[in-house]
Amino acid sequence: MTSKYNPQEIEIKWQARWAEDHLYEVRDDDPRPKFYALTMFPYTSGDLHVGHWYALAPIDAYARYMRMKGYNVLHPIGFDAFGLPAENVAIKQGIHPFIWTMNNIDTMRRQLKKMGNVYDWSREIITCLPEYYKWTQWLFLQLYHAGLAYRALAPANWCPHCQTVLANEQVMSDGTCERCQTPVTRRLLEQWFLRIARYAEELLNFDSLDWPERVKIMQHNWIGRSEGVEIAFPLAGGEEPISIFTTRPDTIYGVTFLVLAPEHPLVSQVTTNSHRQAVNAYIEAAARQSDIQRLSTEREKTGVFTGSYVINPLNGKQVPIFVADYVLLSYGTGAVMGVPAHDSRDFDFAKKYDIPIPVVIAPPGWQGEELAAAHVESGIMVNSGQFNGLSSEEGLKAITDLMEVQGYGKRTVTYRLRDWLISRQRYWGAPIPIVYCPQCGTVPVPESQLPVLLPEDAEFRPTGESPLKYNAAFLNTICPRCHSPAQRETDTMDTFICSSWYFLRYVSPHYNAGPFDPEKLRLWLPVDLYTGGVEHATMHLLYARFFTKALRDLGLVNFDEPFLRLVNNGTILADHQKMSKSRGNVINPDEYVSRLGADAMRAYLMFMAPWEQGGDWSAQGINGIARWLKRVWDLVHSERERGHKSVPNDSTLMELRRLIHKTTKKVAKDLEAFHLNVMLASLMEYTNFLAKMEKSYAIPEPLWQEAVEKLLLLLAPTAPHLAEELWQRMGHPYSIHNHPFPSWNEAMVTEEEFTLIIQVNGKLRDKVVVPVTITKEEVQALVSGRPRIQPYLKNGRVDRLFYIPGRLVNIVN
RNA sequence: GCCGAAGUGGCGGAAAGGCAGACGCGCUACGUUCAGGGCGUAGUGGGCUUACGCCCGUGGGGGUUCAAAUCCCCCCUUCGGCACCA
Repeated sequence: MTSKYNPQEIEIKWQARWAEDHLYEVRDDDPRPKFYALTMFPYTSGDLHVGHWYALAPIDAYARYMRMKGYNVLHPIGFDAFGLPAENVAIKQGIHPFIWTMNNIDTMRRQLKKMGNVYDWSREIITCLPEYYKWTQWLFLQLYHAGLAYRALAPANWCPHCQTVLANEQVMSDGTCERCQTPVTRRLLEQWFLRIARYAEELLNFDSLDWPERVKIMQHNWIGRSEGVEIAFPLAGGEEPISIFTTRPDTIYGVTFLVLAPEHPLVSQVTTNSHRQAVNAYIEAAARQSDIQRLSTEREKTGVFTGSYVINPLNGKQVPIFVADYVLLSYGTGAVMGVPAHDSRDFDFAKKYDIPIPVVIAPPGWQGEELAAAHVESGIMVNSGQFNGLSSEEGLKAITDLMEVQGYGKRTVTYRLRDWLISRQRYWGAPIPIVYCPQCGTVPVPESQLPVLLPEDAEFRPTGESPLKYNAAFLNTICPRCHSPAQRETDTMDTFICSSWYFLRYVSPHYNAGPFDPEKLRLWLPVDLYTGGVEHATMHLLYARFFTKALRDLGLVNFDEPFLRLVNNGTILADHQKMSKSRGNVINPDEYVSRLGADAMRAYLMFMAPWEQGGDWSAQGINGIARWLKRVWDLVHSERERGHKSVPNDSTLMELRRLIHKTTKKVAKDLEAFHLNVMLASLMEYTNFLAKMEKSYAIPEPLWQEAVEKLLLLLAPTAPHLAEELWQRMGHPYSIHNHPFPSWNEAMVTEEEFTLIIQVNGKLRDKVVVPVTITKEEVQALVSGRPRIQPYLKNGRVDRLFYIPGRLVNIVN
């Protein structure tokens, strides 16, 4: 038996053994309570880098911990395998996306296995395989039949580089593509949408979720709920009124103009002939603007008069109608009332076009002077007829009530969230199972004909055009309804659809009567713990919540939320920068694994920083962990000679016993809270203490055995290979990973004695070890007698004394 | 502009309102028949002091408290989200 720690040797050995024994195979008929721990599955980029390890190792430790705690744990892994990079490789290098993806999966699977995670590989899923995407298509059809999927002509975000449209969530706030940072342009196209906006209100409810506050806030902001009033302004001399949306009906007496978005359908109707040329020119100019230009808040407001007027329904005044591109068609009604005195955008606009700026909400101390800037806060209403003197809050309610009674106003709620655009003009995705028939129109592919397979012989053109469009065998088909010649939809689905339900597939990965076995779904779902990067806050996480709710309404699932607890891991950096191939600063984990071991890698990634924060990779830092693991190894192999060691007294032994329990509790609590760096620090302290004890004392064998056993059990989730090896070497039966996690005795966690901190006026002056049972009176007597303290006491007296039991005493005089 | 998070040694970072700097990296000294990215012991916030010790110190400034890294107010910086959303 060698006594030198050789991580590579033992890691390979145990990985093989665990696989052979199916140690981590998950059984559905296990009677223990279930726990579903999930991490966001990786995209098949081809290389498992240190960022993957960072995301995957800690939740594996958590899953292992829950196994040891007696749960039947499902902690599966799979691959998010559709997506544009595969297609770009096809265009540039002529490698078929399927080949490239599957090769990458082989590599990644091999690399993943080196981590020693508890994955049950029989449950692996790959989203680009027909056995998976058949059900992606099937789910699309269910949504379609339920009216939750529809096709519409709409201006869409177009990425010229990716050659496809994007969902709003996939356009960054600077107007660039989420994947390639290319500025996004707009294109009017027939597109497929999912009605996520219908779920806006329910998606705002996070009551049952243990999620980071920041993710909830991001989703909340993204959904953008806004309560207001829709008001109909009758056209002067016209028939149809113009509807606007406002959150400030209390300012309606200050309306001096009305603005339509350039794309608003009524623009042409309200434009008078004498203004038509100018309006058309303006609309064309607006259309040419890129999103980035148009979204800039810095830009000067522009607009053009249409020649028509509307009547303010409250005071009967005529106000001019403008077209201006600071109003967006996609929000509210695409039209706003202009209240320059109380809205900064309207103020800018009115200044530019010399429109009056009447004050109707008086700022504090207002004397009737002109405003230098819009007063957007609340105030007392003036120049507002019968409503004068009310506060703007009261006025808002009173005016709204009046308008509702008189029938031209209606309370409404508006959301920023738009329907999810899921069409992608790309090959490497799940084809949308729709056929267009000259006779029947849009016809869903019957379920019996699923999957609609991607053609293998696709041609990848350097122009980036979708190969499906030019693949006659794919494109041309027969209408499922009337059997006349028809054409297939050539767009594929956003890959975020694949990831909106993958967590359901793991429960029955090869089930072929549906996307999932309903019984197994009931057993395992929802996911108890989900981890991944925060970058998916308003994409994947929002989509998956929507999917869950939609499937619930279809009767397919019986829960409201997919992920009960969410923990975000931070990003691992190199020299304060994101790792990327283009920067050339990617840390390759394989090198460290072969030199220091997967266990060291796992432990270091957990130790280097708070997991939720992320931080810089340090090639130096990992050595500290490797040293520690070696010390653990040496501790187990220590000779245990009794020779020249002293016999420990009872209190020394008690100290060790207490530390065992304290450390056990701390490790359990810290791991549960993902305070992994602190958890490992306490394990190191424990190791250091044991080493010191062992060196100086002849510790009774049973106690020593217990101390070391506990160390291995506490270490097992973090360093599974080392723990298994040492467990075996100590003579314990295989496997440590089936052994219960140690419990602790609360009475042993509390000390009998503690170091009382003695402060005078809040400053540390002395310390003394006292029993925990000491009373305040005893403390007072004790401290006044301390020679270090006496000089600080006036006439040897203590005026006031604060005693915090078990901690400190503060003397104030 | 709005919303949110965060600022602690040379570095990563610890601290239920109660000893600031746990644990680790790095560094220093000493020891070690240590060839192979060693190992052990001690030290390591700043200043003053021969010493016992004392003073200062958690981005800056106020405040609450017996006691503040922690709570409150103002400001600065960094990061993230949203941004003409009516």
